[in-house]
Amino acid sequence: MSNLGLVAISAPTAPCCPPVTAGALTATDAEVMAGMFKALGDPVRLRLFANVASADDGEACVCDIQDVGVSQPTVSHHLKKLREAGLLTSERRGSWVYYRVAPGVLDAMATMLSPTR
Amino acid sequence: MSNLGLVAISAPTAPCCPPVTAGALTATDAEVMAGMFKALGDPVRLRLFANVASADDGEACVCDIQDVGVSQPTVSHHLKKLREAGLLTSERRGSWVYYRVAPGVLDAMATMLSPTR
DNA sequence: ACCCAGATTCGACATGTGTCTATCTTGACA
DNA sequence: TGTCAAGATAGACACATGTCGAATCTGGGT
Repeated sequence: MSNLGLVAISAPTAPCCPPVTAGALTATDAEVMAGMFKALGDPVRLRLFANVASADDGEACVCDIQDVGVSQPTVSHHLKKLREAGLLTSERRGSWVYYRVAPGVLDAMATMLSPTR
Repeated sequence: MSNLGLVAISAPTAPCCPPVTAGALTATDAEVMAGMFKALGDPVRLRLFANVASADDGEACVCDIQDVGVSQPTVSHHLKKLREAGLLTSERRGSWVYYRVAPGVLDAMATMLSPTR
């Protein structure tokens, strides 16, 4: 009801996601945003995500992060969920697959939770 | 493995939650943190939460925020989930029940998503 | 005392989700 | 070409979750 004009310019990576403090959410915005929170709403996925997010070079091989207490297929399943939610990206190099946090994601989610400023 | 001593002093509101960029999470930390994300991981709940978080006086009556596309008992159910997750508090005044964002919650969650800096 | 409106709880039900074992795919290397 | 290891996929299954209608609870008026 208020913002017109300079909207599309600012957010290059994440196409969404106003702060929750900014006002009511549209159904579609809520869907997208909730999808991201939901992806981090499982302990195993959150640990995997943290393992990637805190990796030395910003990326981590699956083999280095899969020690989270579940079987290898389950790890793969959760990593897929995180990919589908747009939180992680993956790249195969040789025998290994490397995951990294999708660009802009941490900022986007932090923005959703930022006070109205 | 590293922090000893001055733990209990610092965090008065949220008893948890290091940044995901800070390193691997313990199973219990992951459980607590994921619980909060999970609570926001449903579109209806996220809309309710946003309605409360953006309310004028920091609080909102259920009757003012329940226009999120589901039945009234379902609204109540989701508000309960948000309460149980520690994200909202509620107080009855007369006929109405008012909800507000639990103190420190937005900061705590934003911290979890903050870059290591 | 009665009733009414706001809000929660209850019971039921369909759908979604996390987990596993087994199998398949992909690339490296002998 | 054959084999091995890293990961992904498939199928199955128990359990959690979102939703509703009906019943219940809680205060305020009349």
